[in-house]
Amino acid sequence: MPCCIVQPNRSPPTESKPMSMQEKYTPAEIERAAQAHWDLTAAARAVEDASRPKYYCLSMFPYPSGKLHMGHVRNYTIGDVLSRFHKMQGYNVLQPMGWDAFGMPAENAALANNVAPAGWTYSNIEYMKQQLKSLGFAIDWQRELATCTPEYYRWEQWLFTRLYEKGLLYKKLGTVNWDPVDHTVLANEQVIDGRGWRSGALVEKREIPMYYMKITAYAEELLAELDNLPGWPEQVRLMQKNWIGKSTGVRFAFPLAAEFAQSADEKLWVFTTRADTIMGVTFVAVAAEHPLATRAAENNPELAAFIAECKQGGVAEADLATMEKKGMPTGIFVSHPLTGEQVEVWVGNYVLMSYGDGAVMAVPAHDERDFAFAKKYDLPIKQVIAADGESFSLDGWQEWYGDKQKGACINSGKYDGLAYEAAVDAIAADLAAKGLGEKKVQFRLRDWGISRQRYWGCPIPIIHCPTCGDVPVPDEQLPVVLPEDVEITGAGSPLARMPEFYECQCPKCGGDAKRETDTMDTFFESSWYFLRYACPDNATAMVDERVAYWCKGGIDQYIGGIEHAILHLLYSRFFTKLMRDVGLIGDLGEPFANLLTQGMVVAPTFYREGDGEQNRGKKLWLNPADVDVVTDERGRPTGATLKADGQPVIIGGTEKMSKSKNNGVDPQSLIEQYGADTARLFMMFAAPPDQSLEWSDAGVEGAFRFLRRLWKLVHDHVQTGTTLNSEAAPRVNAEIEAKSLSTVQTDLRRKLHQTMQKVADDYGRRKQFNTAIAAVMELLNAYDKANNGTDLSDAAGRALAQELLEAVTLLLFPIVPHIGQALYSELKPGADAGLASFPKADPAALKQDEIELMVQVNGKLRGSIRVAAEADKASIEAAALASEGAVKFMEGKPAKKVVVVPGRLVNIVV
RNA sequence: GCCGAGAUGGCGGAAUCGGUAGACGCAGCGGAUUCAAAAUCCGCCGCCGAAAGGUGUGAGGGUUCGAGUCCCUCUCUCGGCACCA
Repeated sequence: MPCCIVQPNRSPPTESKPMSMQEKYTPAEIERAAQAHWDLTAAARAVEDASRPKYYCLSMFPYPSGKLHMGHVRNYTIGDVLSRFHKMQGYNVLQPMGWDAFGMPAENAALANNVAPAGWTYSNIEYMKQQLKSLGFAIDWQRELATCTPEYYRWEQWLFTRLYEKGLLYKKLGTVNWDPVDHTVLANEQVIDGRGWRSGALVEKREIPMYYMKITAYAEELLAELDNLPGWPEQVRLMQKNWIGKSTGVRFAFPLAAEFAQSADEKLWVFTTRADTIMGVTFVAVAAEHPLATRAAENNPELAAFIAECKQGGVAEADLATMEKKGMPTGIFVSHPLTGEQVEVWVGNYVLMSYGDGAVMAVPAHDERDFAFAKKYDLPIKQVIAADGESFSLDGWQEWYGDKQKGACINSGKYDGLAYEAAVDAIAADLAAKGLGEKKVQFRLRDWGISRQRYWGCPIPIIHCPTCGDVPVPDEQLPVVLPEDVEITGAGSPLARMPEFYECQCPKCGGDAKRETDTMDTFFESSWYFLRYACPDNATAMVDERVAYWCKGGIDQYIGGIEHAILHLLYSRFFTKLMRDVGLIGDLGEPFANLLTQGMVVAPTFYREGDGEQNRGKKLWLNPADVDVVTDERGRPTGATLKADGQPVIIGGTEKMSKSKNNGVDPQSLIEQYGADTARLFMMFAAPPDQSLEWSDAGVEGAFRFLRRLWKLVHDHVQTGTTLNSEAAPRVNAEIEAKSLSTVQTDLRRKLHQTMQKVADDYGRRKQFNTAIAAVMELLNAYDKANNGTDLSDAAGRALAQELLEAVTLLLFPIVPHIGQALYSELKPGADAGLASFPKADPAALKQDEIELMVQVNGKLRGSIRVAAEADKASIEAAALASEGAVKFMEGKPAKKVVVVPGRLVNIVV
C-alpha cells in the first residue's frame, strides 16, 4: 500500500506543469489515492471520547454469500453518507462492519461444490471485504467480527447457559417440516409446493424436542416500548405491534359430557375475543394435534385418516392460511358453559395448535371463517347479534355480521340488548362465577424455537446425561467448538454422525453422556452483534463498559432492508432486554433509536419461451446487460432484442434483482467501469432510501457525467487562477463585502446558502439524499449559467465562485468522498475534506427583499405578482386584485373572498 | 388468508405543514461544434388544442376558497408470515 501520497490528486512531477490540476476525471486513480490517504490517517478509526457526542451508525451486517450485491452497496452507502455527514457535524462516529457468517447457504455450497462450509465462508468474507474497501466506506475495520468464530459464538453459548438456568430458555416439542426421503428437517424455504426441494417428496409435519426462548414473557414490554421509538417508521412499529398481537378476550372451558370425559372435571379450553357471541356457538373446532382429536381418532379410522392428512404438507403459516378449510366431526360432545347445551367437537385444519389452547369456539353467524365452514358442512348457524338497518340472511356473508362495533345481542337471554363491551363483561363475570373462565390477555406472539438440525451454526451448549438430564455446559468448558472438518451429505446434521463431537462426560456426575448436536437459529447471532462491536476484542467478557458509551440512548442510526422489519428487529429488542436482566448491560432502553428501512433494488427482466424437450413452457431469463431495448421516436419502449442474435425477446416485469430471474447487475463491474463514486451517486440519486430502487444503466452514465462535469467546473475555476492556489483566496464577507455583489451574484449566493440549508436538512432530518443531490445539481446549473456569462469574472465573482465550489464539494462529500477529497485539496491546497466541517448557511445571505406570489382565481392559477418581502396583507390583496390575470378572469365580478397564504399565493373567490 | 406499504409524464423520481403538479436526472426530438464519430454545448419535451384555453397525480365518490397530499369505497403491485438471511 502506497504511503507517500498525502495530496491524492497531485499530478506526477514528471509533467510539464507539476502544480496544475489534472484536466480529466480519472476515478480509478483518485479513488485509490483517497483510500490510501484514509488508511494512512486511520480516518475511520472510532475511539471512545466522552468529551464529544457520539454517533453510532449501524448497517445490517451481510451474510457472506460470495460477493456483494446491489442491495449491500445501497445499504452501506446510506450508512456511509450518514456517518460522514455526522462526522462533519462534529460527532464522534462509529461505523462498524462484520459478517453474519452462519447459515444454510454454506451447507448448500458444500453440497453443490464439495467445499467445506468454513473455508467457503472465510474466502467469501475475504473477497467481500475487499469489495467494501473499494467502495470507500469509512468503516472501522479494527472492530470487524464474524459470527462463525469461537471468539464470537462462545459468548452466546455462555448467555444460553445463563438463560437456561433462569428458565428463560426451555425445552418442549416443536413442529418441523420432515422430508421422508432425505430423512432430514427442511426449512420453510426448502419446501416448494408441499414437497422437499431436493427429493421432491411430500413433506410431513413432525414433532421433535427443541429449545425455546421465552420471548412471550417480554411480550408486554416489547409492545409497550414501541411507543418510545419515535425514530422508527410508523409502519414497522405497527407491524411489530400486530405481530405481538395483544388481544384481550375470555378464556373459558366447555366441560366434556360425562360419557366422553376421562376424568370428572375434564374440560376443553378455548380463547375468544368475541365472548359477546357465546350464545351463538354451534360447534367447537380443535387442531389436528389436539389431545381430544387424538383420543377421538383412536377408534375412528376415518378421523385418523383425516388427522394424518392434516399432518401432510409444511408448517409455513401462509400455506396453512390459504389452504381449503376442511374439518371432520369427532363424535365427542361438550357442554355449553352457560346453557349446558351439547355442542359437537370438530377437528379443523385451520385451527392452530400454537395459538391459545389449540381450540376455538365456532360462531358461524358472526365469524366469516366459521360461516363458510358451517355452510360447507351444513352445521347450524344461530344469529345472536342484530344491528339497526341491517338484516341477517343465511344466503351469504355480510361484513356487519362480524363487526363488533355494530349492533347488540339478541337471542342471548339475559344478555339481549347489550353491546359488545357490556356483553363481554357480563358473560365473563358469569363464566367466572361458575369457575369456567375469566378475562385473559392473549398474545399472538409465540415463544422462539431456536434449535436447528443443521451443521453450520453455533452448537447448543447442552449435555444430555442419562441420570442428570439436560445439563448446561459449564463456563470453563466453553466454547463448544464447531468442528470445521466435516462431510456434508444433505441427510441430517454431520454432527450427529461424529462420536468425537457428541461423546462426552456429564459435568455433574462424570458419567458417559451425549452432547446436543443441534445448532442455534442464526437469528441468535444477529440479535446482539451490534453490542459486540463496541468491544470486539474483549476475551474475558461478552460485553463491557464501552457498550455504555456507544449505545447510550440507543444506536443512533440502524439501516437495513424492510424485510427484517419484524423478526430480526424484534429478536434484537428482546435480546437487549434479556441482557439487561442478566445484568450484562445497564438499562440501555431500546437498542435502535432511529431506524431506516431501505427499499429493494429492482431491475427489468427479459426472457424467451423455452423450446425443445427439456425447456418447453419454461421461461429462459436473459440478463439485461445482454439485451437492447427498442424504442419509438418518442423514447417509448416498443420491444427488446438479444444483443447476440438481434432477435426479439419478451419484456417481463421489473423485479427484485435475483439469480432466478437473471436480472442482477454485479457491483464489481460497475466499480471497475465508472468508479465507486459513480456507483454511490447513482444509488443515492435514483430513489429515496426507503423506496425500491430501479436499476438503470443510463442513470449510471448520468451520474458519471455529473461527476465529470463537476470535475471540469472546478478544474476551469482553479486554472483561471483567481485563487492562485493559496490560502489567501478572497472570501465573500471577509475581503469582499457582500453588498458589493451584483444582483446576479447576490441571487446566486442566496441560492448557494439556501442549498446548504436544504442539503443539511435532507441529510440530517429527512434522510432523503436524492433531493439533496438534485438541489446541488440545480445550484451548479445556476452557477454554470452565471459563469458562462461574464457575471462572475470580477473579483467579487471569483470570490463567490470559490465559496460556491468549496461548499459544493463539501455538500457532496458524504456521497462521493473520493472526488470530494481530490477537489477540495485543489480548491484549498493542503486541506483535508474528510476533516472539514459541513457548510453552514449565512442568514444574511438568505435574506430576500422581494418575493413572488401566485395569483389564483377560484383556485386556478392565473398569474403572479412581485411584492416586498414584508408587504402586509392589504397591499398584497390590492396588488393581486389589480394583476392582469385576476382582472381578466374575474370578468368584472366582485371578489366574494380573498385568501392570502403568506409567502405562497393569493386566491380570489368570485 | 392475515399484517404492512405503494401507485404522479416515455422512465426514475420532486412537490417537507392542505397552497405554482412534474424540481433534478434519464430517454427522446431539434440545433451548434466535428471531415466524421464520440464527447461537449444550446433549445424543446404531460395530454388535447392553431391559439385562447381546457385537462391531468391507479379507479369512483366526498370534505375544502384550494386536494398528489385529508376521509370513504375499489383495483393492481410489492414486503413479511415465525427453519432464507
